[in-house]
Amino acid sequence: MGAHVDVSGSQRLDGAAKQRPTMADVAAKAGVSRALVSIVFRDQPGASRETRERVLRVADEIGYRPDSAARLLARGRSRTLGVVLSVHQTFQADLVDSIYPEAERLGYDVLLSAHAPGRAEGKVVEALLSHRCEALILLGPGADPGYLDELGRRTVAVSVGRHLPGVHVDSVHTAEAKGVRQAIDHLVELGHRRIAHVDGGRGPGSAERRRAYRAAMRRHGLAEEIRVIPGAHTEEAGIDSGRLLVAEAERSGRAVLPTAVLAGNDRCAMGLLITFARAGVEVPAEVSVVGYDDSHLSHLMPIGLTTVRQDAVLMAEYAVRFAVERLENAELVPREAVLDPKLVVRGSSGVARAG
Amino acid sequence: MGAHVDVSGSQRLDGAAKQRPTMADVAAKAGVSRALVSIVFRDQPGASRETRERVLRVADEIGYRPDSAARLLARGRSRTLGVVLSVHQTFQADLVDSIYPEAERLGYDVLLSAHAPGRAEGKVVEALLSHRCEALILLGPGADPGYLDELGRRTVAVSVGRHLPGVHVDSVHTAEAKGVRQAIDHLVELGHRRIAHVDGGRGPGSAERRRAYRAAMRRHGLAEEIRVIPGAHTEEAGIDSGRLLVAEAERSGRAVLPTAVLAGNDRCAMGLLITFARAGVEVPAEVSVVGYDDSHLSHLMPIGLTTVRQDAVLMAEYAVRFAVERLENAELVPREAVLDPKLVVRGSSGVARAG
DNA sequence: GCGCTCTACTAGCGCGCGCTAGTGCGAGTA
DNA sequence: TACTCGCACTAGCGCGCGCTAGTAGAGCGC
Repeated sequence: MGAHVDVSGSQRLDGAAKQRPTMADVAAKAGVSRALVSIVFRDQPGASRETRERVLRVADEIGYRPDSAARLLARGRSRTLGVVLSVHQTFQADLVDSIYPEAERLGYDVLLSAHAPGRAEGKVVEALLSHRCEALILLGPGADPGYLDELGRRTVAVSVGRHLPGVHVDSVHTAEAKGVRQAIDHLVELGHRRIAHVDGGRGPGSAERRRAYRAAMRRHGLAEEIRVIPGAHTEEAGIDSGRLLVAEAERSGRAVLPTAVLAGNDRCAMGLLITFARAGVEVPAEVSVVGYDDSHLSHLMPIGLTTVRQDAVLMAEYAVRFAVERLENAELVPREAVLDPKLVVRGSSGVARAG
Repeated sequence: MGAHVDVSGSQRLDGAAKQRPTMADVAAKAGVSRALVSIVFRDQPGASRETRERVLRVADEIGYRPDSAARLLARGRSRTLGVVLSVHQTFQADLVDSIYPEAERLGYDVLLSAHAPGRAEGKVVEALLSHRCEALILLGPGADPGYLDELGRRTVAVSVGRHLPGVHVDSVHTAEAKGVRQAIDHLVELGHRRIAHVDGGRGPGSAERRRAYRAAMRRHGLAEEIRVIPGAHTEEAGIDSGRLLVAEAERSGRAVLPTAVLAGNDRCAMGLLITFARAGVEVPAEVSVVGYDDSHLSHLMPIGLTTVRQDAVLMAEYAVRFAVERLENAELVPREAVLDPKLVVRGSSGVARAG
């Protein structure tokens, strides 16, 4: 894959370094003191109407914009929230969409930082903290509780989607047990008994969902049918699990296939659907598939994904509010918001096949 | 959707505000001057081995971490790159993954900011600039060229995935025409003639791809068959276009269906696959579908998506390097890197159906 | 005239750090 | 002894801004 690099268009730059204008520049040009410019930009009383306008006009002319580094250094507060996410998690993207407006409403700025392969959560957190984020919103944090506890004591931190009992962070998550129970109830009503669960490994909420799955199965007298397939919150994991199941069916006959699979999240469910489609296993005629999250993808999937809905908007609002309230009242203690999930039935679940 | 908010766990905080420790604190505790602590943390010569270790140990003990706000204020440079992205574009997520390591290699920090509904690109850019990002990497910028030109003159900006002739920004994109031509050649070889194109609307690269599609069709003597369906770079757009085509086929018979569709990008192709699957239109037996990007999803799709691969790693590397080189040599003029795309044939394209 | 208040504005310190220009001090020459 | 030289370390200014404590001047009552 070659590349041709082309020096096209534009002329060379004016040799001078592009010096960013400062308040002093504005003040000089407007013929006032720097302090007055500061007053104008902070929208505080103490400047006449005309001076205010003149200052703003001059600032605009010379392209001045406030330097938030200096600003926050001076006032000691950055009013900035740091969000740690994985760019590939679609549900987290949904969360981010809703974090911005709520933060803005409360007068806070938002910076994102992603963990990627080779970029562990700890590094991401350090990056945000060193940029003076006052609080961290961790979307599906994967780090170990000990670290998170320490982090939560050092700064204000909110965990979204992962319940961390005894850890000194705010937490916003859904009542996983309820969601899973709804899903299993739904499947049982449709006549399913052999219901497998592809779990989310160490992903956020996975432990709770796994536990809830086992409990729900037992509650229906299906303890014998419990089967947890180790997975992850990725399409790949769904594909792998799907292949595993298909391979078993090919060896020992389709009767061994579970009649339903509860995936760890929507991405994993997607992977299952993909594999089943490839293998000619019909969903939901032969196997029902249920996801978790209701990320914006789930209603797009070929047959519509039956899934447990987590309300991204509400979760984002709680997360931001928890962070801001803790910042503005240091007396507060970490809190926990547990939201009710809701099963959304679409096309990927149907009555159990015979056998 | 109710929520129960719970004040659980932990004790109330130590009333005192969590004062962030500073260099002075470290210096005092280590019994040296602040300047020496600075030297140690900048890893500069001028401190003995043992002092260095002692300072670092003390810093760790009291939980000191450098304040990048103050740091960049003092040194005048932030060594921070700002990345503007849309969290929902999977290909951009791929790019982000590769931007981090390259930036780190060159000693730069990265901050992300996303445009979301109600958060226009201009605001996102201002946010990053006010956080003292020295350069901006715009992933698939949608703003108008005039604005981008002005932006590019005010600061260092790199556009990724969108070609902006005459605009004062660096640019990294693929040779769209080549990619589209490969795709069309491939389809024509398979016997397709009625090849439609669902375009990407105002999305990055769309105009070029649209133009290239028309040119390639004409080159094959298929001018009569040219059909551009207005779309966007989203699953929704693919779904809508798919519905449109299916509806036509239902009205006027399947013969009117194009035998192949070139989508604006992978997400759009995904939408098409979804709709075709729902409508019982078999891919590739009845319709071939070709995507664009080769985002990490495309090899996951039910049948594997034939798509035009853009090398995310290489694009990210060019973007970062362009930005950094312009920063470190103000004499440089914006450049352009045009990468070769490559058709990846998977299961979604096959020989044209008869008729 | 005096004191008072109110508005419009300014002087200048400090935020946490980078960095230049030093200072002191022991080892190595002449 | 005097004199570099180099190492380990320090003093102190300045980055761009917020913010407190002012000042100057106009208006007003007595």
